[in-house]
Amino acid sequence: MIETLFRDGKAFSVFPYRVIYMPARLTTNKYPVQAGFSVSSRKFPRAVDRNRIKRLGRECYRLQKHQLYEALQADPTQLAVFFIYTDKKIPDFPTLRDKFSVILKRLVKENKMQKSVGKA
RNA sequence: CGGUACAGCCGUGCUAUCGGCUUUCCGGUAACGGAAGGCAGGAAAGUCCGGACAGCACAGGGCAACGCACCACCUAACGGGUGGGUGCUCCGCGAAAGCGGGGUAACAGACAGUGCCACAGAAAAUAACCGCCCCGGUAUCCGGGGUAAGGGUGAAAAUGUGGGGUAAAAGCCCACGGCAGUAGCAGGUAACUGUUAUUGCGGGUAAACCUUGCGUGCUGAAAUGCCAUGUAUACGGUCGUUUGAGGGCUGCCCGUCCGAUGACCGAGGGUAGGCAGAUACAGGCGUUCCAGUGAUGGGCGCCGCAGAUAAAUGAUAGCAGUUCCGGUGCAAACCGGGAUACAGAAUCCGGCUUAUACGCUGUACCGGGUG
RNA sequence: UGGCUGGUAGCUUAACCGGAUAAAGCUCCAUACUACGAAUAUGGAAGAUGCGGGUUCGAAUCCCGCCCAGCCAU
Repeated sequence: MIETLFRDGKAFSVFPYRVIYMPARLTTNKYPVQAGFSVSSRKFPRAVDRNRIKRLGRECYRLQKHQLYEALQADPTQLAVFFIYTDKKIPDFPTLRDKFSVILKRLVKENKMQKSVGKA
């Protein structure tokens, strides 16, 4: 699943994240989206820092994912998304929360455009 | 009392809202839902040692390689720990001898052998440059010989002091010492210490090769066992079938065992999911119990305490705790602001090493105050 | 998870079974040549053994512990 996502998925960047996504058939019907998070060990050699960034990212996504769910409620296809952290500094919670708001709006928009192109 | 350094201990708590992983039980064909419980460290780190465990059909022997190195004990084991011995060093007492205490040491062998010791110096290891002494000669000098007392060089120069002795000298001889070997006696489990006799005295380096003693079979949880899915018992080449290719996860040799629908190479096809291993044991906590100087062992009581696999153990807010700075106040205290480390399990244990804010304890040094 | 290499001036390399001042090229600066540069020639300067400890008379070299960089197996 992750391999095909990285090979065939569409991508865009909103600092400090690079987002890879694609429509997919997931292993469960319970949720419309599955998401993954990663942090480079080259940029953050200590495991504590990587854990901190991943936890913050997951938390920001969790608090705002309802936007994405509502947007996807209309059509039956599911979505696989991957978030790669690209900054070299450890973020703080409020700014990262705002960034995720932007990212999720962009994701909804990109997905719609992809749909309309596919139909056309 | 304060500061600095080192060693050891400790290494935050509560509430609210929203989550995550996991164990057991209940419901459900299942997906999943509900209830109860648990959820990161002293170093989880570095991966420097030692084991457990697993595989290699776990005969065996030799060489090589690697590791360790005062002694005894602890331990599953160790290169770890405890206690002791010796050397070095520091402190205290003392006139000194010495006694007491602390720290520290890769602490077997240089009397098995080989190598190396720059520069300087006559000479760096079976030492004659100057000097001293003797003899000979063509005699202010040259040649031969003796001599390690004196000189200077160097990191290091041939056992110290005194006496005898001699041409001059020398452990050449003697006395008292120093160091080392051997043997005896006494103490000690031992290292070793004391003492007597005797032999000897030409340095350092083994974190140079090496010698001696002891130890180590190799591999490493991505090990290994099983289940599921799927393909190609096809193609080309080499070797071989009891006269043995090749292999048995050890570098070599011997030996031994396996071995024919075989082994290896090339090119290609398929799979790359799951379960076990894997969390109940060298387990944790407590103990004014017992043995021991101690490491540690035994007894007793209580507890069940992470188990993931693109990898959970969290996020936000508030309050409290500790501490620093500023202000108010006689003080207690209050108000405002800041700081709160190092760091994240990955098969599991025992050590070692390294990183660590605040606080506590101890030791050393420095400074100040009081008596 | 296991294993293996390496760390020397700003850069690229020497000196690696110990020997004193750590060498060379490129670089840099000045002068000459030129209208000005480049090139060339001459002269000159600065600068390094990753860090801490040990062995030794003496350590870049030997040993131990850290730090950093890179590689391999799967």
